[in-house]
Amino acid sequence: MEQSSRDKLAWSAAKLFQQRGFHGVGLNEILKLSGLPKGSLYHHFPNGKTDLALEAAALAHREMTRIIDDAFHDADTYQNGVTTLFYKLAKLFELMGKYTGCPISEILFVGPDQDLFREKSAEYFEAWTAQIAAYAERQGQTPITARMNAEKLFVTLQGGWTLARAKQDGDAIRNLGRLIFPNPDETSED
Amino acid sequence: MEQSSRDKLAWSAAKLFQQRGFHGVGLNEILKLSGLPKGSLYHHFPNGKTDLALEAAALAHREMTRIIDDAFHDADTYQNGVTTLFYKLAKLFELMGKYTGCPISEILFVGPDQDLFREKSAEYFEAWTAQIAAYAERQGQTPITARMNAEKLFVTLQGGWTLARAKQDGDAIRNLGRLIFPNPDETSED
DNA sequence: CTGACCCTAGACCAATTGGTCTAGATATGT
DNA sequence: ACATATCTAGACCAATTGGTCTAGGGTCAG
Repeated sequence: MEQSSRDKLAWSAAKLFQQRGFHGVGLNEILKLSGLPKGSLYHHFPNGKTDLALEAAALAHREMTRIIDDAFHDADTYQNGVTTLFYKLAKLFELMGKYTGCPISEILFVGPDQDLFREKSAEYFEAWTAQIAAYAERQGQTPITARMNAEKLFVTLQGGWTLARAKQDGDAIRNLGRLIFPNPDETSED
Repeated sequence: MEQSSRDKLAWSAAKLFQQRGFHGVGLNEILKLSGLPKGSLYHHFPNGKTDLALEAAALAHREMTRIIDDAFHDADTYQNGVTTLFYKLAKLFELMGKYTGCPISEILFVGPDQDLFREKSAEYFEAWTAQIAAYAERQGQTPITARMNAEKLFVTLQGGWTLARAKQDGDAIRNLGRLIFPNPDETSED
């Protein structure tokens, strides 16, 4: 399967941005990883680094959407889908070398055009949450409960990924199930 | 109250790093905000930007520790402490202009010395979790439950802050209580 | 007043940054 | 075969980066 120059650039950028953030990666490094010259970059992305970052984020968003679908499509219960999602993402985290952050925040929170970038991040996050909520509803939850569970899952995932990064341990993501579906005999007291 | 040059530098650095990450801020900008010349920076922080980042992170860590203490010290129940903590942090988030991220991850995940920096972040995160767990135990929870609840709180907070940043809305943090202590009549089903 | 020390001040530097531009290779349509 | 459009290639540029270095101001003790 042939990957176009444009894809190579976006993919390389996404990978590096996830490791060290938008400002932590220079164009030369992206170029080196992709094996393409600067001319190609500015041909495919006339607005340079900014365009590239937006495309890299869009790419990561599509990938995440796909993973969520994969996890929930065949799940027979909501809890089952969530657990599968945790395992898939833990694996992805490990595969990427354990140094990567959430692609969206790494790229979009610190970018040059704060407002445009930040709005995009909100849009992507909302899309994920809505997608998860839809699956929760399909399992018989009321819209309100579904939405709440989806938000809970999103927040947990985001925090869990950060923790995994700090600890360099994908299990931090796998174990999130324990937190989100507490074992009855170790529930929270006050 | 007089603030030393060293403090001014660390504080300025912390503020800016939290907004745009380690690589997103140049020394000149930090210098401008602090009102000090480059000579002072390299006098107080011989290793330059790296030292400065470590000090800024340590500063943020101490601040967070203090906030946690404030929230839980007078709380009569664990749930109460958690809610107070959410409100305090939501307010802090709003006060800082809604563009800031978790100080620790913004500074330490993308820094130059990946391993040293990342270990520090794990250390700080662990300290917060242990601190919260201690308060949970003080409210009568078993060590295991306390630890689990502390981890749950940490993860939720980290994810919630990210969400708040994307949405530019401190309420995302205040509402975390709804997720962590679900209302009995809207609990998760499957 | 003098010398020592701590700190401020900013000129200066090599390296890198994101970005531009032109020349040419490659492919496509006729 | 030729003309046209697409894309590659990389030299080049101004601006900025983190970092170094020297000169001097401020404040002590003697």
